[in-house]
Amino acid sequence: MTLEAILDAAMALLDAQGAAALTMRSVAQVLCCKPSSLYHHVRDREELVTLLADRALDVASAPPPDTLDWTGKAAWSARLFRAHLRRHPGLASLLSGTERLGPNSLAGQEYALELFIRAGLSPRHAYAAASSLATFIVGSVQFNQRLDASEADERRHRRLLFGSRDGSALPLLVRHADELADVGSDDEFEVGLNALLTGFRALVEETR
Amino acid sequence: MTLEAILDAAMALLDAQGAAALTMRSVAQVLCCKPSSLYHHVRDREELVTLLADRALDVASAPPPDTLDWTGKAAWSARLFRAHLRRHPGLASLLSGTERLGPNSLAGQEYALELFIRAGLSPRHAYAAASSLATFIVGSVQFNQRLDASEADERRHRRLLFGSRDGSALPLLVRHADELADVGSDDEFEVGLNALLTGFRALVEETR
DNA sequence: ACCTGAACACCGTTCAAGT
DNA sequence: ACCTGAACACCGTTCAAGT
Repeated sequence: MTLEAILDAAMALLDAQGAAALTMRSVAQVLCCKPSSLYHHVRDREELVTLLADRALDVASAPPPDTLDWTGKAAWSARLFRAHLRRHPGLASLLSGTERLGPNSLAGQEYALELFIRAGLSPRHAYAAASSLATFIVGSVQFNQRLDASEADERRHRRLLFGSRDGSALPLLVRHADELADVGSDDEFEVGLNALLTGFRALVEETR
Repeated sequence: MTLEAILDAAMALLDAQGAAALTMRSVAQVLCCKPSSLYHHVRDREELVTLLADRALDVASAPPPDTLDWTGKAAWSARLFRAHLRRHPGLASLLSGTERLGPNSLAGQEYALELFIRAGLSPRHAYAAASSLATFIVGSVQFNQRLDASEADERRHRRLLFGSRDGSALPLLVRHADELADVGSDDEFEVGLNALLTGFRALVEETR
């Protein structure tokens, strides 16, 4: 019984049953041991989650193609990260609660720092830009997890909800109900990502 | 015993003891009743949280000064929203799990839609822009909640952590450790907010 | 209609006891 | 050193019983 094995079991549980099923007792059951055994390898449930969260970020191994400029590379990596988070539902909610100072998180920060500093941002601005980009990526996945689960149902639901509101209190939501119900999390993500990168580009030019 | 009273008690608990203390049993205790009584007014704990989350968003009552242009107004409202979330720790984490389709959420969406459509965005783009802005605000508060709790300690902690890493693996983080440890959540928020709004401005010009 | 008591099936965590 | 059994103090939720 190693820490590795515990994290493997926890990750399997997270992928198969979601974040709520990730309990000390269920992890122990997967490993055919007692919950109390886990406390010899891990201080807390919180420590387990922190370790798992960082380990699950092992995705940086795919650098963007060198033909892209720096905003292209940032967009490429951001989309890759988002796809990874969506492939492991529940991971995003784990990340938002932890400290994110493990080796994989730090490697990701270093990578973003290099990209943004090379592009012309000051270290402080580069760090703030990288942080806000990460916040946006994780946040957008976490906030839309439910909506994405059953997309067709969700669209119909929102169309109905928007359309049925009081047209005098919410004129725009009601008038454009059909159109707005179709705006999915992909659209939201692309608009936000694009806006952020456009803003970073402007910040670089301002800095010069 | 009304639904109002239940939500009041829950809000008091949330402000006083944080999101983890918001249990059916503790709410009942505040109200001097038994936990089972709550289920006559609320289907679930989840329903209680959803209702509470929307009710806690009752903040839109302060419209930005009319002297500002549309990005100025958006920034003003975004900062107001963020300040509100930081005044009620635990609220951000409540928001990220719920559906956010209650009356106050919808009113906020309508307000943002009007601002962005007036500025020249299509309804779809306006909706996506508003959503990503909301995602960024809530996300940045939630992600930095721990860090902000003890700012001085946190700075020292991060400086030490950044500085003590392997300089060959993380050259930039190590080299700029002192400077980067000082970048707080305010800086991160302002950089991200500014970038988003710059991006939205560019999207408007592109649309024309 | 609303509240209660009591129970059920869960949690995380601790700690003395075993090996 | 590591695992276990048993316990403690919690959860959310249900439901027959009271009023």
